[in-house]
Amino acid sequence: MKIGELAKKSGLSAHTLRFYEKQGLIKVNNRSESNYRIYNNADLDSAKFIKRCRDMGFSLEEVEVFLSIRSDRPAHICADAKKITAEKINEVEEKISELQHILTALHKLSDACCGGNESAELCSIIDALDNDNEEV
Amino acid sequence: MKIGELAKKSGLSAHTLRFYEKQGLIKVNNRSESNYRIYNNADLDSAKFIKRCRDMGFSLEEVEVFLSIRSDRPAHICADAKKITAEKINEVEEKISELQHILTALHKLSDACCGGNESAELCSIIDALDNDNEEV
DNA sequence: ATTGACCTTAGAGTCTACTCTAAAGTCTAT
DNA sequence: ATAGACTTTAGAGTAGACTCTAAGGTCAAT
Repeated sequence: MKIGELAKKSGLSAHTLRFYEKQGLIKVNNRSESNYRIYNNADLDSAKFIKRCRDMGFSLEEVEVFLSIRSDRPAHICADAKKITAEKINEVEEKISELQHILTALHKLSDACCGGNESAELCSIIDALDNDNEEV
Repeated sequence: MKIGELAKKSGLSAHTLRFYEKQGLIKVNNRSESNYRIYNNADLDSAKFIKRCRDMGFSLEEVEVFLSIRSDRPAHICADAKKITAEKINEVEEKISELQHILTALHKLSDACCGGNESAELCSIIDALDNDNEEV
């Protein structure tokens, strides 16, 4: 299949597929006579694999490691894959916790404000943002 | 005070303060004879205000709106400030929910894997990432 | 007078992951 | 033959928010 079909089937754009190739994540083994990239089902599986990794929040760098494990499993151990996953879990948990702090602070801001058509002269959102005591 | 002191007191770097100035968020009214920026306590309050907005997750564009409300409160209504806050709350809630989906998927990945020194030949993390049935 | 810490500017570089452009070549259907 | 859809490349542009650089000027203390 050509790049357009791979794009459609993998959920990545043709641009992105070429970009991943330039980054070394994807190798293209076949070219047509007219120099078009020709992919097979294994390539589609790889593209989907990358997409799934990205959807799970892994960076391209992390995807690269997964790909290298995937391409030569006996040369790697489970701990390799689990380590990246555990680190990502920590990362995501931290991010969530940070966002929850922010959310709490935002709710405090919002709840204090009438939100009406009154002049903002006494607006407690601006007051709170201006006030040292209302830290995040 | 000069920019270094403002930086220290506001928690922003001198670079960042100059950057905010270039972006139009901060105005400098005073210069020393040697062309150094000279700030007063009101400037410090403004810098802290901006920092607090940033810490709450507001973009520079949103901070600009808050600053304009703050600089002329009678010209604005509470609804102006509350609207931005409500939108940010939605944004943060959505982001949290997205991250929680990812987290669940990551835990599923991780839990299935032994994580030991066994060869990755049967590694269920790689398997799962390779498998259509394990969508995020 | 010299050191070292601070300040100035315009402008370039960083990060991540794309996303797009231009100019050209190819393929398929009518 | 011609349109229209697809592909090729190198390279530039995008987002947001900084962050840094170079080359120079200023200031306080020794």
